[in-house]
Amino acid sequence: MTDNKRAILTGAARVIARQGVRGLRVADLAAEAGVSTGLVYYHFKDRPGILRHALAFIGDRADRYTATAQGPTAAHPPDRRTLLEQTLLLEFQDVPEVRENSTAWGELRAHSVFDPELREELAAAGAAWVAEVAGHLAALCPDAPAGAVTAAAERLTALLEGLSARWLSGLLPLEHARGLLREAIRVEIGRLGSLGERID
Amino acid sequence: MTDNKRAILTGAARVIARQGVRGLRVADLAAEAGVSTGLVYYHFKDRPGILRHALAFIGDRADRYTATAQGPTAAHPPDRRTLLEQTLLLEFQDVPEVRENSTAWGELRAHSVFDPELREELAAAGAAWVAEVAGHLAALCPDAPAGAVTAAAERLTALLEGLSARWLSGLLPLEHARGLLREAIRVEIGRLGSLGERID
DNA sequence: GTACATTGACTGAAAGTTTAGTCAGCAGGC
DNA sequence: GCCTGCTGACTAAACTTTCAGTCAATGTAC
Repeated sequence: MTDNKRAILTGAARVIARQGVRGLRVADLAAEAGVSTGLVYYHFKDRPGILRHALAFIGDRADRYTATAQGPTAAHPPDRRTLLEQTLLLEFQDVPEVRENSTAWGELRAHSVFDPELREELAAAGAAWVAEVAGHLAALCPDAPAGAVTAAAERLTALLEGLSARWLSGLLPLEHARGLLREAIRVEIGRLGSLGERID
Repeated sequence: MTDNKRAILTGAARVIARQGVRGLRVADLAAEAGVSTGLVYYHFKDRPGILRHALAFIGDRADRYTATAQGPTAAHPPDRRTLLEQTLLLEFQDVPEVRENSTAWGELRAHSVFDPELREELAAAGAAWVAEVAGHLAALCPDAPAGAVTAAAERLTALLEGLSARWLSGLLPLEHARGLLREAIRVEIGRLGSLGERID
């Protein structure tokens, strides 16, 4: 991949984060990437092609920065609870790259209501994420029934999306969003724990 | 308000639900409402004006159909818990008008990330809604601290928005979404109850 | 009760603007 | 000489916005 092609993709993420999927103008994108409009078409054929590739690119990037949670940075092995919190809270960082990625991803999610083409990619990513969270929860509450664990994971991820939308549109301060989510994790773990006890 | 003005607003809700905010073409809207494009500008000045009024209209409509929960239909007074559940679950109905309203509202919410003009109205509606839910919760758990009640209300409404987005894009079946939300209500009430006890 | 003036809702075509997509051609490595 | 990467002016279509003017209703002076 040439430097310019990569520049177009990172530019696409930036423009989508700034103006939304439908607000993405090919001329803006070219300007953002510092190339001509012609080059955009040379590499990506047409507008839907740009969007498709941008999606994959943004998804990859999100995987990469959430993966750093388990990275070799931790000197002593982090406990499961911290791992779970990080997996979820990493979405709430006021770092330009993360915020940009979150915004673009949220926009794609919202856009998928009107564009069936996007749903497949989105559904797969969403399911994988629920499974990851459910994995952490199951490890923390080994006695809780599997159904309840999955439901808790679905609630936590859906809550995260709802909070993220409010944060990104400035309706909810970042720290408040993080606090609400942390509390929700505590509440859900508490509930799973009590379910486990009852089953004993 | 003239019939045609109202027709334009209901048409706007329908077109936004079908094509999204950015997919709304003034010509489409005029056709949907059965009027000329000129009339749209006569009543609403410009495209942003259409969106602003449509948002208010859709918000009002949502208030109206969630308000029926407390209506005179109930022979014996419904308990607070049922009232709370209905307030939240009424958003999840597969009735065309409700679905259309939810879709359009969700779209405007998502769009507000990129359009500061829409945020004020949205913030007010969101705050009122959190307050309503908090009111029900406070009545159910009179001993819980006010801060915890508000936080629970914020979580429940944010969760609802997250679940709603998934439902509307076909990623989550309606009944599943309802079940998850009902459970979340139970969990949050349980937590508020235990907080009340500790304070005694 | 009828001629005249005024107003608000409304139309449709035309003007103006924005946007996706094309194309002829340049530069440089092989 | 030819392939790949690249340019930017250009076109056609899509879209928003304006505007001159129609029409029905309402008032009002005689």
